[in-house]
This record gives sequence, structure tokens and C-alpha cells, in this order.
Amino acid sequence: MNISNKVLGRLTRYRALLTEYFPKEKTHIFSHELAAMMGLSASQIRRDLMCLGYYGVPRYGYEISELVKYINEILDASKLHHVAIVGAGNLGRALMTFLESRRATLKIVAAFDEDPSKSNRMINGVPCHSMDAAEEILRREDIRIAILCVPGSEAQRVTDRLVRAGVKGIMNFAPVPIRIPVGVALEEIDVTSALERVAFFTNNRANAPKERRHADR
Amino acid sequence: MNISNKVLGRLTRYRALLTEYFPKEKTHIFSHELAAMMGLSASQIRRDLMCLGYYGVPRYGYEISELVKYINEILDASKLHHVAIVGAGNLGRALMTFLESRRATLKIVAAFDEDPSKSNRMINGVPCHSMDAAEEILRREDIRIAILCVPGSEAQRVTDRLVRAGVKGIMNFAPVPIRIPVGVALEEIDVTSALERVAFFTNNRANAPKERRHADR
DNA sequence: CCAATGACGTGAACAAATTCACAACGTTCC
DNA sequence: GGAACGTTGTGAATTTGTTCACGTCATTGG
Ligand SMILES: NC(=O)c1ccc[n+]([C@@H]2O[C@H](COP(=O)([O-])OP(=O)(O)OC[C@H]3O[C@@H](n4cnc5c(N)ncnc54)[C@H](O)[C@@H]3O)[C@@H](O)[C@H]2O)c1
Ligand SMILES: NC(=O)c1ccc[n+]([C@@H]2O[C@H](COP(=O)([O-])OP(=O)(O)OC[C@H]3O[C@@H](n4cnc5c(N)ncnc54)[C@H](O)[C@@H]3O)[C@@H](O)[C@H]2O)c1
Repeated sequence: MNISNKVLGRLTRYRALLTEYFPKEKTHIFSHELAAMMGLSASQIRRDLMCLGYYGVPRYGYEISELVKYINEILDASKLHHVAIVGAGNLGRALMTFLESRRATLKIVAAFDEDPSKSNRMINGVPCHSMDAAEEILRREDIRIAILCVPGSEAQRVTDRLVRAGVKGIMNFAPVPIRIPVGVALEEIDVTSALERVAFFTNNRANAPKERRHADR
Repeated sequence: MNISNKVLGRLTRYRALLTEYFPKEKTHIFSHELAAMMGLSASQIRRDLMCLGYYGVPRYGYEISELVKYINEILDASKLHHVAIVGAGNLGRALMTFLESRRATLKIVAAFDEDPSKSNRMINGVPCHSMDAAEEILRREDIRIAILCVPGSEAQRVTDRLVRAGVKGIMNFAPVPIRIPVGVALEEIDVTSALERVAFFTNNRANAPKERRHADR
């Protein structure tokens, strides 16, 4: 089974919902319950769960602890990732504290910034280095994932440097598309674009996206 | 022509690229040039531009200023939106400064926070109010769009309140899906999920997504 | 003047994602 | 015991999104 990113994205959210925002006393869940919580259709939930290799039982639904175990197995195939934040500005610093308390398998081990006043010290519990040290530290700490929080004008140049230093996955917050070689994973988060989309659907009485709840029949 | 959100999202990014990160001296652009910059195929660019009602001319390409004008026309049909940030924590504050310098048609006019130490004062140039005042100020300032930066555990409750106060579009940063009535636009930005997706494709030599450059023939 | 060029717009083919629809099957209840 | 129920897994249909392939047309150059 070749898992698509769309499915992957939903699986991560199912997991977050079930492990963080779900009453502990419930042990089982039906596709339509999860669907209602996620704002999706029940059949889509069932489709997504099909790629896990774990099967629910009719009338009982899915056992939550098992479900989470199977999602973990797919998602966290490699146990721990070292992650770097590049650009310790407002966003970079917010992400340091935010991500510290999230997945145990994703650990922020370093930050980088070219501004001397921000480097060579701890920021929000993360050691922040100068860009000069980047290549060496990325290799020493075996950092394969970077979160890019530098200005748009710097984004491509910094990306090229990260990739040359062996980074294999990048999450880009700069509001400009970056180009990477094949074999490197990229996720672009464009906040401005997202806000403009919301604004568009807020004007136009056009049918907004975002699937609504939906009984199975 | 009914414009899909996928197309819409790309149009916003074409505009950003052309207006902010593009050499001023160029007056025209070919579909394959834009494609290379965006990491998409030329035919997809042409398809997207078809819904604008503006046509390029063969051999000259698209005139950039005209192109931008037509995109503006679609995207900013209503001239100005008042936006509120709800939750003036690390992320909320970062967004205030970030968005201040972005689109002129999207103006942050208020923030809200239930923490008394954060309300009834200016933060990063934005007047921050207590949640008690929310309904009144949302209506008074005619705020139809809200950016939700409260903890996940509060997200649904706060959302319901915003919607009751007339908000028609929400951008949600809390890592939990929220439910809204039809007629309200929603954009969910789940940073954790995005990072987990990058991590997944960084392990698995699986073919990462994110379309690559691509000549037209 | 005419052929070659090179880019555009678009119908049609293709691919991906979602939804529908239903067989299968424990469970409950009479 | 057997009928009715409610939920799962999945093939098929549908919808949505992307790419291909080619007709068109202004320009260029012989
Ligand atoms: N602040 C937000 O809420 C927000 C939201 C979405 C996207 N973004 C984007 O994220 C990026 C960072 O935003 P920010 O608000 O933190 O900006 P910022 O100006 O506060 O921080 C940028 C940081 O990057 C550092 N930097 C600049 N050039 C560098 C280089 N070549 N190498 C290493 N470090 C470098 C700067 O010293 C600074 O510390 C920007 O591209 C912005 O558009 C920000
Ligand atoms: N910090 C980040 O980089 C980041 C990134 C992605 C997503 N998020 C998410 O965004 C949200 C905010 O993150 P943060 O880092 O700013 O957290 P934070 O704790 O710094 O800020 C949360 C703010 O919300 C306020 N608040 C709490 N309950 C409220 C309520 N009912 N009404 C109004 N205000 C309320 C708090 O007083 C606080 O100021 C969280 O859901 C977080 O998961 C944060």
C-alpha cells in the first residue's frame, strides 16, 4: 500500500485527536464518531484506516489503543528525528516552545541565526548557533529536518545550504516557494495565502471548502 | 467559472511571487518561467490563469502588471477585511507583527485574550481586549475574520463564541479540528501534522510529494 | 511571401481523491 | 432460532485535479 500525503495528514490528526483530546474512559470509537469530530465523512475515515492493516470489528468499532498503536507504527517508523530551527526570530522562537511539548519523536536540538545577538546562547531551551557553525553542527547532531523561519529573500539561499549539509526534510514558513532537489521532502506553510483564501470565501458567498459532517446514509 | 480552493491557493502565491520577489525590470513572464519558480508544470499555470479572464499573448507571455491586476480583482473583490487575533500568546503576537506588513486589504484591528495581564493595552501595535468585550468589539469594528491562537482545549468553545458574534471566516492554528456551521469559511493550519509528514517522508525513501519542475514538452 | 518558431488556450485523456452502495457479519431481541 | 439491526471493508461510480497534445496565431527570418 502506497500511502498518499493526504491520507498521511489525516492519520496524524486522527492520532493527535485520539491521544490528546479524547475522553480517556472510552475504549472504542466508530468511524462516524471520528468523522463527526474531524468534520469528515465516515466512509473517508474507513478508507483511511484501511491502509493501517488494523481492522475494526462491526458493531464495536475500532479499539482506540490499538488504532493509535498502528498509526504510530506507520508514522514513526524511525524512532527519533533531530530537528533544527533556522531563523530565531519571532516565529522561530514561538515554534521552539510550541514544539518542545509536542511529539517525543521530534526533538528540536539546535537553532541557527546569522544575527550575532541571537547566537551562541540558549533561547527557549534550545542552543542557538551562528550560521557559520551550521554545516558542522548539522552533521555532528545528525539533523535531517529543518524548519525554515528566515525572511523570504533569504529562503532559497539558506535552503541550498541546508540541503548541501545533508538535510532531507524542510518545513518552509517563508512566504515564497523554494526549490529543492528530488529526495528532499518539503512542506510549505504559507500563512498569508491561507488567510487570503479565508478572506475570499468570506466575501463571496461561494461555497467554502472544508467538508462538513455527513452521516453514512 | 467556479474557482476551486486549490487554484485559489496557487493564485495567491503567484501574486505574492510576482509582486514581492520578482525583478522589477521584467514586464512579461512566460508560463514556463512562472512554473519553474513555483515548482509546477507550465500547463498547470496556464490552466490556473484561464479562470482569470485575462489572456496572455503567444510569444510575449503574460504582462505582469495586468496579470496581478486580474488576480487582485478575483481575490480582493471586497476591498478591506478587518481581522482579529484571538489568543495573544507567542504565536498570536508573532502573527501581529508578521501580518502588519502584509496585504493592505487584510488589517488586524483587534486582539483578544482572557489573561488580564494581556488585555486592555496595545501589543505590537494592536489593541488587545479582554474576552468579555469580544462580542461588542467584533460587531462594532465589523470583524468578519478571526485568527484562532488559543490552546487546543479552548478552541471549540472560543470558535462557537466567535461564530455567534458574526465571524464568517476562521483560520485555526490550534492542533485540533474545530466544527463550524455552514456558511463560515475555515482554514486549519496544523503545524505538528505538517512536521510529522515531513518526518515521514524523510524516513521512508517513499516518493515525497511536492511537484517538481517540468518542461512543457 | 511563406515556412518555421514558440507560446498560448483548451478539449480530451488520465490520475487521484472521495463518496456511494452493499455484502458480510456479530449482536440483540423476540 | 431467526429476523432485524448497525457497523465494517471494499468494489464501483463519481468528482476533482493534472497533464497531454494539438490547433492557433503573431513574429521572425530567409
Ligand atoms: N512571524 C510570523 O508569525 C510568521 C508567520 C508565517 C510566516 N512567517 C515567515 O517566517 C519567516 C520568519 O518570520 P519572523 O516573524 O520570525 O521574522 P523575524 O524577522 O522576526 O526573524 C527572522 C530571523 O531570521 C534571521 N535571519 C535572517 N537572515 C538569515 C540568514 N540568512 N540565515 C540565518 N538567519 C537569518 C534574522 O536574524 C531573524 O532572527 C519570514 O519569512 C516570515 O515571512 C512569519
Ligand atoms: N507557538 C507556536 O509556534 C504555535 C505553532 C502552531 C500552533 N500553535 C497553536 O496555537 C495556539 C497558541 O499557541 P501559543 O504558543 O501562542 O500558546 P500560548 O500559551 O503562548 O498562548 C495562548 C494564549 O491564549 C490565551 N487564551 C487561553 N484561553 C483563552 C480563551 N478561552 N480565550 C481567549 N484567550 C485565551 C492565553 O491567555 C494565551 O495568551 C495553541 O493552540 C498552539 O497549539 C502554536
